[in-house]
Amino acid sequence: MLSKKSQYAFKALEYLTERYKQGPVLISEISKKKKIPLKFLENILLELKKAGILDSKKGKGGGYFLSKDPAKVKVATIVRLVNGPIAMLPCVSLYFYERCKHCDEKKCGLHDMMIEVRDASLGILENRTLKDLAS
Amino acid sequence: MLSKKSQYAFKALEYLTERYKQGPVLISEISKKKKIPLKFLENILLELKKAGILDSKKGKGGGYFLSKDPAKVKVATIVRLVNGPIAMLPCVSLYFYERCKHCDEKKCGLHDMMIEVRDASLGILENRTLKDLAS
DNA sequence: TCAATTCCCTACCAACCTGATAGACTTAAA
DNA sequence: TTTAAGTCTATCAGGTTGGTAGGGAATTGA
Repeated sequence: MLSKKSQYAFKALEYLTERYKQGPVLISEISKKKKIPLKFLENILLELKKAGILDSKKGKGGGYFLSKDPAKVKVATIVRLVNGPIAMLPCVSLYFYERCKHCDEKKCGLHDMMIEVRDASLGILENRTLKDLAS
Repeated sequence: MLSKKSQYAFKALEYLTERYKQGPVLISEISKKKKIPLKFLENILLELKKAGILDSKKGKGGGYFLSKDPAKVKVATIVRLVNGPIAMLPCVSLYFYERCKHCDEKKCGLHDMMIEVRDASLGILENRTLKDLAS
């Protein structure tokens, strides 16, 4: 399941997508409109900024805004960033791969199945963007 | 990601599938062969028993065994039982559904996408059984 | 009937994660 | 130089995860 943090992140990104190229948006505005605890949202937005998804401006008239075209930001990227691995096992994860300790990947039945599940999910998440989310 | 508990559960079930209809298998044997902490495994097997997946016999010559044909036990069932929801959001879960607090399911972009992801995953997990896992 | 064997049950624990808050600091505009 | 913002560090309660301890209950067989 996506963490609450991830759900908040998506809500905030949806809001910012709707306001793409309309100047900085206040954290407090997003917080109110999307009903996300202010200080928690701060952390999330900051993380998204550090990852290059968002950019910000300080001081009066400041706020957050998308740093690139929402049609170019994949949902899969956000999930990985905020929520972690998409795969159900470390040994089938593309971005968070870890070798199985006590099981040979070549003859592990779970392994192959979970690769299928991963690819099925990625087939969707890699082909949807923030723009799809907001429309 | 599947919890370690879930991974242990699948390993144990794989072992029991290989020994289907060959009499009870000791917890300690599964523990050794599959390298699963004994007491932790006890809990897991007990839970699987209570859910009707396994059955057991006490005393000498006792142990655990599958209570039905491994070809009839879906992987999806085990995942839900031991790991929880398969869907990425409560509001798109079939077995663990919860209404979204601050978002209208009808116009929530995430919602529709996550239904697709869920169905893609279920397309696999609902159509594989313990038997597929072991072979 | 008694002892050995095996699962069953309750309780507990440390470590970590999650969701959230507090407060001070920095930058920039007016 | 005041005010409006984002930035940073720290902290916290509560829950989950992975795992352990120890005795109880049922079954077998001698």
